[in-house]
Amino acid sequence: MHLSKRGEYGLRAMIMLAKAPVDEKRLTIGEIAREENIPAKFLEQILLSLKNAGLLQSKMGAGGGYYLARPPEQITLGEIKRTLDGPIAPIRCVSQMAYQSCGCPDEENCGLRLVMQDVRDAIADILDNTSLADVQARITN
Amino acid sequence: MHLSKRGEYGLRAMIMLAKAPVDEKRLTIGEIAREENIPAKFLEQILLSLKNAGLLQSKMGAGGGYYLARPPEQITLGEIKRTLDGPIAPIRCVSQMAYQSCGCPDEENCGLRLVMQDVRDAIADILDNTSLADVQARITN
DNA sequence: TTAAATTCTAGTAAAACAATAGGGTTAGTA
DNA sequence: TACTAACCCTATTGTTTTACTAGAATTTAA
Repeated sequence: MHLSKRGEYGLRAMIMLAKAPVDEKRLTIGEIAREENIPAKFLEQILLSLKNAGLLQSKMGAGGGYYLARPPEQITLGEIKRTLDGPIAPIRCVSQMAYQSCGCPDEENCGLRLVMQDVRDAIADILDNTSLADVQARITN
Repeated sequence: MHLSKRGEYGLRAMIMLAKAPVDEKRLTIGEIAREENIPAKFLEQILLSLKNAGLLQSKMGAGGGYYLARPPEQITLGEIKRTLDGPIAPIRCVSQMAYQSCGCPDEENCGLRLVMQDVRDAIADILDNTSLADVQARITN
């Protein structure tokens, strides 16, 4: 579960969007890039992916920008991470999204696989149960 | 916490060495490579790294081979994984082994960091508390 | 009409990954 | 003493992924 720059930047941007006051909830790429120290053209691609995944919405043209597609309580870090970095599982044979056999003779009794399944579940448990609102709550309290 | 081929092969080899009967505990690169379908020359490098990290011992020359440096109860998957794939943390700012600032203005109150810290701890908790003996126990029962 | 903004695709340099290659050293055995 | 089986060690190579960068097209507000 390495977090790439792509994933990191996307999560930071989403967290920033979640914390923006309701009346100015629409933020531009430039604003986010400046605040979070992210290369603007790179962030552009990332936000576009998040939009295509249905996590963001946007308004084009002057005065436009990005805003969350759903309230912060309903967007999890797991969704964001998967969108940007792909499956969460450490190895394909325990992936829910992108299962692929590892070629063991007997997968059911593969010790490595059983442990990696636990790891996957532990990570998914955190990421899929932490919403953008939960992230806010942890720092504002 | 992605598991690279290097990490996967190393873990499989260590698990195989842990399960070998005591009287024939010394296995050659060739034997392990054949049994686990691992390119032999790649495995060679991996076992050498594990040896240099103090997790394996070896005997050179004809009739030689590799064997665990400690009993299976005393070697954790965490040690093996770290040796072969480096730090377990998903992002450097929560790494115990290789900490590095991510450049936030206030790391203590960085929401992303707090969550990633939880993820790191969850992974490390599993890997550092699962020994090679524990892996055996899970499949032989 | 102009300027501010997103959209979309392509390209690229550097690093990481997954091997492969090959010569060197050690040790058992015929 | 050869010979052979095994580990030791370092370098190289091809592929893929990562982290950007570039630029042209489109939309919208003023």
